[in-house]
Amino acid sequence: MKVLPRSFFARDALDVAPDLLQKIVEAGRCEGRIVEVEAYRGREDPGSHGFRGPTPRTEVMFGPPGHLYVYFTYGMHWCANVVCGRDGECSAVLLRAAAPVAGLELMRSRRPAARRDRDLCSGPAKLCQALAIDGVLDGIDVCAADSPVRFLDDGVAPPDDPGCSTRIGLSAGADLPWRFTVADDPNLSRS
DNA sequence: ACCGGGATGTTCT
DNA sequence: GAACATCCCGGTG
Repeated sequence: MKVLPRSFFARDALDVAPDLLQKIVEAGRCEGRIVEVEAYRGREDPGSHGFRGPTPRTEVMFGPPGHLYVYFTYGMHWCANVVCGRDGECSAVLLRAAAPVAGLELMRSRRPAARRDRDLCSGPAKLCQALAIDGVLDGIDVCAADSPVRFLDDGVAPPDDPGCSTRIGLSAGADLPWRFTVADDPNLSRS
């Protein structure tokens, strides 16, 4: 189990996203295996929060890679991205779903609405709720050894042929096929 | 199974 | 004032 280095994230989000599949995300004393992500590329991507340039909310996305961009949406949900690319660019990968791996009792207590374990992390806001990720963690460096959110490689390779489809929940940029999945995994946000 | 609507508040126009 | 990278619940079939 080694922490993914900054060089892993210092690439185009479209390259990082599929490589992140099957990696472990660790936070809130729980672990999940990433099975669904989406790539966002700021200035050329109408679906990105950074499309119209930096704002107080999105400034982290324009900073150096390996930091967490956490945003609040629909009045009640948190969603988490990892910033990719180079400092000054705007690219990130949204964590959309994971397979629960460790700390399942804690996840269940944080997600009382989940009827089955496959519902614990099967969506970007569910994942954050299960792993206790919220705005307090916005901007943290996930490459630091003592980071409260870490990405780990335990030797499981990403899929040779990941699922690829359009991103979910967007109006602008909805046509771009920048969603990547572990095909047919039961923990996906949808098929 | 599928679908429709409500919750709830920050952000940007 | 509208939009929002969502989720949950209660309806119907």
